[in-house]
Amino acid sequence: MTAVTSQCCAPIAREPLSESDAAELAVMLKAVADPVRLRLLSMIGSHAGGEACVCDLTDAFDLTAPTISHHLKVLRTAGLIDGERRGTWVYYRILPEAVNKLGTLFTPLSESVSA
Amino acid sequence: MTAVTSQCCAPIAREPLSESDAAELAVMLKAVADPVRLRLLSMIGSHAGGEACVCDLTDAFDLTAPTISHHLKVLRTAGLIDGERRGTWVYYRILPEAVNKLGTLFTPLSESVSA
DNA sequence: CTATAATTTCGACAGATTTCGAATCAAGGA
DNA sequence: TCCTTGATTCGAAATCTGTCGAAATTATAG
Repeated sequence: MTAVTSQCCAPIAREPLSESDAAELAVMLKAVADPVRLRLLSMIGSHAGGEACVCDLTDAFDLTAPTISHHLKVLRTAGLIDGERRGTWVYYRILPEAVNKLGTLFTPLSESVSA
Repeated sequence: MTAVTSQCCAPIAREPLSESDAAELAVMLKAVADPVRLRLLSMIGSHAGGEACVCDLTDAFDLTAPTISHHLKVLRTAGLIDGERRGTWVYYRILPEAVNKLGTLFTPLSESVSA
C-alpha cells in the first residue's frame, strides 16, 4: 500500500479499482444496499450498549422472523456485524472496521471542504 | 446548528434511519453495489481531466456496449455521474456531492460543527 | 424429560437484475 | 445524400434476491 497518488479525491476516484478489489467491495456494498438491512445496521449501531437483540429488531418491521434472520445473515457474512448468543437471545453488534472501510472508499482524504 | 446527538460514530450507527431515508439511500448504494459499476465509477473519476469517454470504458471490459451503457445509466439515474455529448463521443464525470454523501454515511465525524 | 420460546434453516415462488443481440439515434465524412 | 462509427434503447433469457410458511435447532422453565 502506501501510494498517495494525487490527494485529489475519494479513493474510488483516485485510481481505477482492480477487478478483484471491485468484486470484494461489491459484496460489502450489496449487503448494505437494501432498505431493510440499512435500517437493521442503523438500529443495531444506535441501540443502547452498541448491541441489539434479534427480538427487538424483528418487532420494528412488518416482516417475518425468517426474513429478518436472512438479512442479518447477509450482513454478518459481509463482515459488517457479528452475533453472539447469550441465553435465549442472540445479540448483534456492528464491526466498526468494516463500516469505516466503506466510509474511506467514498471520502476525500484531505477533507476540509468549506466551513 | 443543532442535533449533535452523541458524536460516537458514523451517522448510520448514531440513530435509527427512517424508512424513507433508508429507501432513498438504498437506491444510491444499489447503484454502487456492483463490480462493473464500481470499476466504471473509479475509472471515470481517475481518468485524466476528471472525465472519461464511453469508448474508453467499453474497451476495458469483456462486456458489450449495450451492457456498459446500461450500467452508466444506472449510475446516472442514481445521481452519481453526469454525461455530456461532445461531437461523436459522450463523456462522463463524477458528481462529487453524491459520492461524499455516501462517504459521510459511514464515516465517524471526527470534526465538530462550528466549534 | 417434556413443554415453550427465540432463531435459524429449508423449500418455494414472484419480482428484480444482468446480460445479450438487434434495432435505432446522432454526428461526421465520402 | 449515403455510409460509417459511437452510443443508446428495446426485447428477451438466465440468474439472483426478498419474502414467506413449515420444520429444525438451541436454550430455559417446570
